[in-house]
Amino acid sequence: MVAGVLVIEDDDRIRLSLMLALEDEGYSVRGVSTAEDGLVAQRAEPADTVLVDLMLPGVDGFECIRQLRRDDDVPIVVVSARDDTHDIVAALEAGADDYLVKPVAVKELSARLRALRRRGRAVLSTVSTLVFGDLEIMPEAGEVRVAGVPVALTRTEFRLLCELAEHPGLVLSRQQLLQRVWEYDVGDERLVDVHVGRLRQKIEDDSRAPRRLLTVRGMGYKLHR
Amino acid sequence: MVAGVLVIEDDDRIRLSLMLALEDEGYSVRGVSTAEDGLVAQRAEPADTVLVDLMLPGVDGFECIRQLRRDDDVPIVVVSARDDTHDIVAALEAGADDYLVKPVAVKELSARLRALRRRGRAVLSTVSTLVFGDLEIMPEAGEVRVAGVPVALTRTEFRLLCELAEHPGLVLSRQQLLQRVWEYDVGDERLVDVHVGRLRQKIEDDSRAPRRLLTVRGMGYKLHR
DNA sequence: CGGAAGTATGACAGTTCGATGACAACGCCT
DNA sequence: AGGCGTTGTCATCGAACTGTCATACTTCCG
Repeated sequence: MVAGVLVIEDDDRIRLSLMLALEDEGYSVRGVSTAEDGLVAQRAEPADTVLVDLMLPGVDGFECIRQLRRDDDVPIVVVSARDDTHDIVAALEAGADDYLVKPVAVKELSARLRALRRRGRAVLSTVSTLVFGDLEIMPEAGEVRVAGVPVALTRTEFRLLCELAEHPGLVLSRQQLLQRVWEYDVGDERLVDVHVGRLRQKIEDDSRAPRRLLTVRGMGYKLHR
Repeated sequence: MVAGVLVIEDDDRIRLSLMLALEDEGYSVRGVSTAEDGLVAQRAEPADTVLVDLMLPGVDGFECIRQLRRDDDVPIVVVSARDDTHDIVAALEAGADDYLVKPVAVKELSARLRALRRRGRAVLSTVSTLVFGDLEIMPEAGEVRVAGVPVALTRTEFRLLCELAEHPGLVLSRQQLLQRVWEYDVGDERLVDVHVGRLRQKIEDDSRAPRRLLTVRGMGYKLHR
């Protein structure tokens, strides 16, 4: 299948020239002029990549990005006239993967699209939230929720949980955890047990019968998907 | 789980200011001034993300990117003074994930790093599976399933099964198994029998009529494909 | 058929391993 | 200084695992 790109841009001239240029590069392209149409189009027939302008009539680009992101893990590239750090940061935080300032060099745009595509479409966990059943981990926000309810973790507990969450389903040995969470080269492995115990009391319904943070005897611990 | 960044930049002033800025943003940072050092550092202790300048003494940035990419799937961000489409395209084609033109806004850099990490995360969770009919073995996950149902194995049983599974259909002698699973040079070969028996009770439907873990009289055991 | 060699298995005691509560040390804030 | 939350160490308990052995079973072959 040919790579499909959706262009969301209200200026007809720019939209058409972008579309033509991308077609020349071998992409299959669709274009719409409003965020609303873009969302509908993407939902109806998902493109591999979405190009979106920030200044759109009605629903603006930022909101458009958030909505796209909610549905899908599709790579989103912002193409905007505004060369302002605030806008760039805001767009990336909203969920965009790249940001280009107009006028764009088509060759560069194409190369960036390829780079994004190479990174691959993620399968799960679209947002920067790691989800394990009703356990949500927001590494950037430093927040953890169980069944929607925020849970207060200490720094060590949080880092331990993140480390486990970054390798869902994988067993991590006590040594590995010591190295990554504590940056110890050596150390008493029992230390890990203690913190796992404390973490369990906070994130498990019944710490006697853990359902998420599992012990693999003789090997280590893992976080169940 | 502190995000680790490796900065490869020959200009001391720029490198240090980048490092300081990133540290302020909460990253754990290392810096080197040549591509060679960068490659060594990354191989020794992989960072989560690599920042690299294009104009480096000796091995240049493009080559550095290619070499990093050969080893690893780490996100690579180019930070360069050159604002030239050819360079941008070449860097991305070489394997970079993003390209920023100096001087960079730290907030933007930080946001782009987060965007990259967010996208990269899904790649981490690959768990390999060895499949023998309805027997699934996930070595890194420390998990074994029979007909989709997880089965609890002890460490010895698990290692024994993995050893057999790594040589599908091959007969392994008791001596070989003792050496590889128990790291005994000598030992009572009957020990293997006992553990094979225990393993069978867990993974065979009828341990009297094994269908997967077969005895080869006079030779040893093998796992049937 | 009968014996020998090879294999399976149940029971048992010693050992290892993990969970946990208690506690002291530390840093942080007021 | 005093209070508070956090952290690392330790001792202990109980459960799980391991290796050994004795015994029972199978297979092979004369």
